[in-house]
Amino acid sequence: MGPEVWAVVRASSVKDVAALAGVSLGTVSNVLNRPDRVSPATRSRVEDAMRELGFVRNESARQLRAGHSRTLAYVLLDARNPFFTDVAEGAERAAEAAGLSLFLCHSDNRASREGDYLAHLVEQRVQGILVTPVDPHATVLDDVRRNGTPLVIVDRTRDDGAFCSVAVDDVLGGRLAVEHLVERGHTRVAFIGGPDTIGQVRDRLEGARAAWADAGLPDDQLTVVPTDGLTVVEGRSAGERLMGIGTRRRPTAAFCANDLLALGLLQQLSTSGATVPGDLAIVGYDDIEYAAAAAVPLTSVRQPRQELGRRAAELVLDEATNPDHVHEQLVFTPELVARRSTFS
Amino acid sequence: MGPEVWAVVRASSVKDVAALAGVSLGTVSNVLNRPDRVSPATRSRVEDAMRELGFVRNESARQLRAGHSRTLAYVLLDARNPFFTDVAEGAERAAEAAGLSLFLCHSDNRASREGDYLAHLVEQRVQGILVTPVDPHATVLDDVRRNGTPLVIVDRTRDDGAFCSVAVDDVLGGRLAVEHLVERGHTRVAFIGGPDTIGQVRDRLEGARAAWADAGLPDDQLTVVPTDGLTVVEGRSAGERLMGIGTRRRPTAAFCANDLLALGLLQQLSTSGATVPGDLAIVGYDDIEYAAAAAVPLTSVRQPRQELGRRAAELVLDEATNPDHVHEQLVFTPELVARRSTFS
DNA sequence: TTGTATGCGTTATCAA
DNA sequence: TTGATAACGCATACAA
Repeated sequence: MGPEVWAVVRASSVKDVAALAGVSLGTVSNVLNRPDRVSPATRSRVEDAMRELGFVRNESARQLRAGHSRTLAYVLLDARNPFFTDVAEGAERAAEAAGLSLFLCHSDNRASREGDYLAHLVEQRVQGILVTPVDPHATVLDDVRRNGTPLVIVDRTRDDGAFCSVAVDDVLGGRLAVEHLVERGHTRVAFIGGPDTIGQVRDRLEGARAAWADAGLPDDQLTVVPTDGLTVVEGRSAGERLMGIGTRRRPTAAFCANDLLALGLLQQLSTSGATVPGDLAIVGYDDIEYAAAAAVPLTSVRQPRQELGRRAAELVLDEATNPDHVHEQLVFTPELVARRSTFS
Repeated sequence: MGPEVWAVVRASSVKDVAALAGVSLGTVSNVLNRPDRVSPATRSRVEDAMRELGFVRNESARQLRAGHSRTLAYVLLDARNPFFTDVAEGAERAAEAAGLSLFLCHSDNRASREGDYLAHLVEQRVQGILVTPVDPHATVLDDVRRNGTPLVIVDRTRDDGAFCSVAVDDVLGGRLAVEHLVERGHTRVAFIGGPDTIGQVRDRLEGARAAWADAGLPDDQLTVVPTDGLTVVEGRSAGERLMGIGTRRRPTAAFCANDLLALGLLQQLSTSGATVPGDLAIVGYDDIEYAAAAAVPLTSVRQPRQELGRRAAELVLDEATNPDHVHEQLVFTPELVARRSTFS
């Protein structure tokens, strides 16, 4: 009979370890949590027993007793959008630094799934939740708060100050994009984005319009091309509609509400033989990795994505551990990164 | 004094609910778990108390008592690669169907982070773990098994049959790609991919070589262009090297080990003014959404990504619940999707 | 330095 | 139909 041929019937507990090592249960616990308080001899005896049994601490029991968990979670809208995975990466690093694990939950833009995840996380009593919600005003968020789980809203805001949040000044971002296009001499510009239930989309358009008005350009030369979402496919479809406009009235530049739209638009244009920026200049938003690496490198509005995630994690930890915590709404400043898609 | 102005001091427990409703603790538990065994009158009284206190079941305690959790986890290599998020989506749906939650853990290709997550998940006693490991032969995986947590390897395989796994026949995939290029008349082809520590890369190259040999073409006309990873950036760099070869000896087609490489290559070519497929035909691998939507739609080898995730989740659940479970190594068949990048 | 005892919140068994 | 009680595995206060 070789070693370890028996099946695992039940995971071993501190009790099993104590029995095998010939010590008490409390001593095993001390080896685990305050190894300094136990003599080297017994400690190694206990550690041998742990190894032999393949002992793994039961986190449920630990958490029940300790009263707090060692995990954070980020509930995100779209795992395929590099913007969110970059935010997640920033949060992940902050969590790692604090000795916590970060679990990602993909709501896929569906309120029901978001609600299920939130409920589960509250039941799990995680240390804190980061969430980019489908709707920042939905009451599910208040329910989480009511149950005492710290929650930070990421990349969205709420006017009532009920939560910490981290976001970027999207009105300013929209302004930067359009100011850039105006400087480049464009007098007919399209704004591509939607649906306008998304606050970001509204804000970026608002900033765009403000810059447009400031430049003294007429309202009807800023065309809005609505989309049903912020995806590559929607960008291609918007491109078709845009190129359907007669050349005389067609905008000479487009400001897209995010980079995925811009990439879709870019692809549609090169399929139909149009050139960028010759036939159409393009400004995107988010400055995702693919923006710089696109066939025509994309001018884009950069957001400090990792920073967003990092600060969100820090805020949620502060809320979890600091009794004097007060909610903060952080607003970061975006930055325009000019590339070939707006330079002929 | 308005309602709910008091701070949350401690989440309420069944005990609190019982006290407020004027019933025993066991009755509250019955309302939670076997509502039929309690009279409508007391049930609604208990439910009112729950609402008033904002009671939420403590999952740690539930799990400690019940002995099993309600969560699955998928530890993935690269959250930015749509391949993995599609696999995750398939797993998510299977989990949802089984009434479980799926947590995503991003190892970011780092063995240490993978190990941390795995250890944490085992401590949490999750129902099962799906993992696309940095190294399928690493002993961390065996440690998980030893501790009794079901584990399924995704998109990788191990020869020893110690785990369930779901994967795609990559040798066949490589063969399909090169057979296609040979049919299109190419006699100088580049294989772009690396590092060859990745089993996939080796397999796809092996299939490519087999097809090449079967076609009776000379070894030295299948050039290997090694890369340090499977990313867009690496694809661009490979493109530069490829275009540095004199036109007389330069391959007329490239088979990339994944679509991100192919997209990077495509971008590099259009930057340098080369045309696809005129100057270089391209075949990618994975058929991610962006492949079809690229500036030149990409011929690619499609893998059943969601199916992979779905079956992996089913296998891990079988291992978790079926005492007669036997390990299975599922191998799916890839399929070539021909698009413009190989048709002039 | 080590052992003993208690309780975290829940579920389930059993008795009333 | 409802109530009392034990147990899950662990960490800690306290006693030895």
